[in-house]
Amino acid sequence: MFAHEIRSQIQPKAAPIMNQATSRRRKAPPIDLAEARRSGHYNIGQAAKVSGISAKMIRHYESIGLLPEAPRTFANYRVYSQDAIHVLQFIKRARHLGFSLKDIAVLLDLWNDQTRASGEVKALAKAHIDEMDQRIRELQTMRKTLHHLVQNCKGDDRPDCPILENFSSVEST
Amino acid sequence: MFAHEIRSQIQPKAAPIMNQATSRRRKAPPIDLAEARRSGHYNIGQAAKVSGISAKMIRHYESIGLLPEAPRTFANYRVYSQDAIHVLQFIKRARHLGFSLKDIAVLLDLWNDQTRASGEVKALAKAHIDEMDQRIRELQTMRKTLHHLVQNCKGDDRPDCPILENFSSVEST
DNA sequence: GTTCGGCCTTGCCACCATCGTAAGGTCAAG
DNA sequence: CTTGACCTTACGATGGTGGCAAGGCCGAAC
Repeated sequence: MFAHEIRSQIQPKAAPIMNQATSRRRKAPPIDLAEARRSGHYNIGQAAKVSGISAKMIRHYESIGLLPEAPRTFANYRVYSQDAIHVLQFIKRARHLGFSLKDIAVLLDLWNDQTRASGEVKALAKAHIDEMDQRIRELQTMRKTLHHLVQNCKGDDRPDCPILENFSSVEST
Repeated sequence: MFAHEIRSQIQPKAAPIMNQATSRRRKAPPIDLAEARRSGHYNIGQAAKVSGISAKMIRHYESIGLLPEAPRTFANYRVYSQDAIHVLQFIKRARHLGFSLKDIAVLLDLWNDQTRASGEVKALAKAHIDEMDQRIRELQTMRKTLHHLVQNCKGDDRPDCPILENFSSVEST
């Protein structure tokens, strides 16, 4: 019933592009909704609220194999255990730091791997920082250039505009 | 039977979302390729080379109405005049500064409008700078947080990892 | 027991900008 | 006439999210 208990058995079932991280698990039999609630489980809407990930995206993450397939009630509703919520929150926080879903798939694998080397995680994080640095630099370069142009533009009612001039010929850079 | 034969009559054919900026222009009759070359015109591959925009994207820009429909040879090849090349270069430079295609559509309109007020251009550019600043700030915030976590992670062979711990619970932030 | 509002399900489309690929037509040189 | 480079259109994928539609399920009020 709990995600990671079941998660352990099977094979790749038609491997999604993602390394399907945590997602190997046998299809659990349907569950009674009321009972599930009693035992502290959530349906997708509640899971969305407490995790901060929209129901839409939770389904999407499942469909791409980032999340294991959630167990279902008899009425086919998805059911989320506390552990599953925990995973959602993990994803939320990693996304908040800008990690891609692909990176997060790896991070989830590492998270679940008790024998992981923290060096692996650190390397991934560092690489991500480098990417962000790169992006920041690009943006700053653009910003700087554009700011320069803006400062030379009077911004009045007349048509003369160094910004457009710059776009239309290299010379006035 | 040929798409472009049919294409020729119609009107603004289901106005693209873009304000189709510079793209109001009547469909010119087909042209002879050799002659076009003699008069300093380019086909799409050459236009791509001199503008730095791939042929693929030139076609795409045309399809979304950012560019006017290029005149064609009898064999249906697109033909680009020096002016058209100029426009492509304009787009290239604006993209280089991070303007969206939507913004560029507006900029092209302004560029072509001899009565424009430079204030309009300036405002657009400023707004873009603000967006970039916003994005830079976001990235820097993420970067900072992650960098902090990375520094606290030993990165050795052991599993203990403040980064993953942070993702799995709020407390260790 | 029916009805109603709210939630769930799936599935498809849109966004943005770009790249890839496939199947076919055209050009110019050998 | 063939070859190879170029052109044409058309479709799909990428990443991450939002929107909408049509239909099923739940629980509570009536």
